Amino acid sequence: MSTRVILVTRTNGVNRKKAGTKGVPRLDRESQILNVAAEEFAAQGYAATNLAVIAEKAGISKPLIYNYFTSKDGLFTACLDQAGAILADEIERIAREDTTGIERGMRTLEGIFAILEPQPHFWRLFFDGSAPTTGAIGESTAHYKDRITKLAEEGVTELMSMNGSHEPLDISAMTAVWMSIVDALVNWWLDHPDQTAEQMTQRCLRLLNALFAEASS
Amino acid sequence: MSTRVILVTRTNGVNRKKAGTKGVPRLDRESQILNVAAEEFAAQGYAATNLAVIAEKAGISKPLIYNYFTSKDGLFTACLDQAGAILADEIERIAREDTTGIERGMRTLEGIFAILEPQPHFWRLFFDGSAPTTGAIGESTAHYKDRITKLAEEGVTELMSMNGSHEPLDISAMTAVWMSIVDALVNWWLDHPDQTAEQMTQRCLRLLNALFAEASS
DNA sequence: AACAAGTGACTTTCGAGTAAGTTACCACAA
DNA sequence: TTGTGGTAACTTACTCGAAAGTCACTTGTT
Repeated sequence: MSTRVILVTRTNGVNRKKAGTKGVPRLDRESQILNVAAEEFAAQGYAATNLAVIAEKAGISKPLIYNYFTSKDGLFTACLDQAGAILADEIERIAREDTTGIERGMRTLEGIFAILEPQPHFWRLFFDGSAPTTGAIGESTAHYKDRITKLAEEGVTELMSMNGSHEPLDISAMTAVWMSIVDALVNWWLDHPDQTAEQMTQRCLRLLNALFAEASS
Repeated sequence: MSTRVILVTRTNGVNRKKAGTKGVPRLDRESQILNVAAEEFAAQGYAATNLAVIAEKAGISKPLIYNYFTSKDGLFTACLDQAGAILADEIERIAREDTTGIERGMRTLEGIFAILEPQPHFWRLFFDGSAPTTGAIGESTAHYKDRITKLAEEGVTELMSMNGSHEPLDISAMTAVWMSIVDALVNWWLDHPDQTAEQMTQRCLRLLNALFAEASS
């Protein structure tokens, strides 16, 4: 027994001249879409981002995104995984150097600026309040955030215990403050795109000095 | 010439027992809705917030919200105006006291914790990435953020010039960092609701000391 | 009676996701 | 070298669901 499938053509009289491949290999297209998407997600936030806009900015159509990334969640997760791996790996590498206290903080900042130089918006993906906290996105976000937070906590704990401070709540609050300082500096950088990573590092050094100068007066 | 309008009754056989006033004056209802809305907007972010949920939590129906606030934007704007006025007024009051440098920073923090104690989530409304930056919302957000940022900038400028620092970009970056420290502390507070304003202030003092202790080693 | 406070059930809109195709490219046969 | 078929890349024009927003009405109060 055999089944014949009859496909009904219903072109509706529409001119489909624009269809068909443009000769761009899948992997190239994927990474191109990923770049546009990461920028858009970082700028607008997950909830406020419209896939049709990403498609337009990438110069392709919406279904192609779905072909390659299955869903909005899939696309966002792909962005997270790309950015997260780069960031977490680098910060972990720096943590293995043998600096401590405030010096370690400065070294970390320097390193973060260096890897973020090509795409500073990567950072923001992990601090998007409108992104789901459940499912694949929640898991991916939590994973990379945890890796980074763990290192921050390690540094803060060291710093605090130099001073004989061991209150867990104090350490927790200080870690939050530290992460948020990094966040602020990266966001400031996004508002001042002409600045180089090197200039950012130098700036941080000056700010730190200004703070300590006042403290000892 | 006159026109007769004939209204067709079409109760559809539905039992409408639940309609009709509950005897709550409009202004009371408005502020009740506003409280629920502010909490929800702060927790979920503008884009992810569902008006039907707010209606349910307030124990009323969706159309009533539209009656009183015209639109989602209107409701959010009302939240901003309520929270913004309280916050900006208080921070301006503190700025008129005659503290400077880091001491001024600590006084500001203390004051912010004090006014936020009844509703710490107020703060978050102004740092919602998913809210529109255009229209009434954008204007209101910008207005209050500007008022607060201006004061922060004033404090930072003072602090920096004690050290002979006058670089506008440095001041701009330092202001961003300072605002973000406040943000981090308030968010940490939201995650630790058992803490009192007083405890928050004491904690900040300890963190500051720990930082400076390490610096002078 | 007039009006303020209130609602169920509707319409509209907007964006996520899909069905059903079109077109370019490439390997291989003749 | 030129057809030919298989597949990879790509699109238009939809569906569908959820949340914004509205209509026509009801009911308590004064």
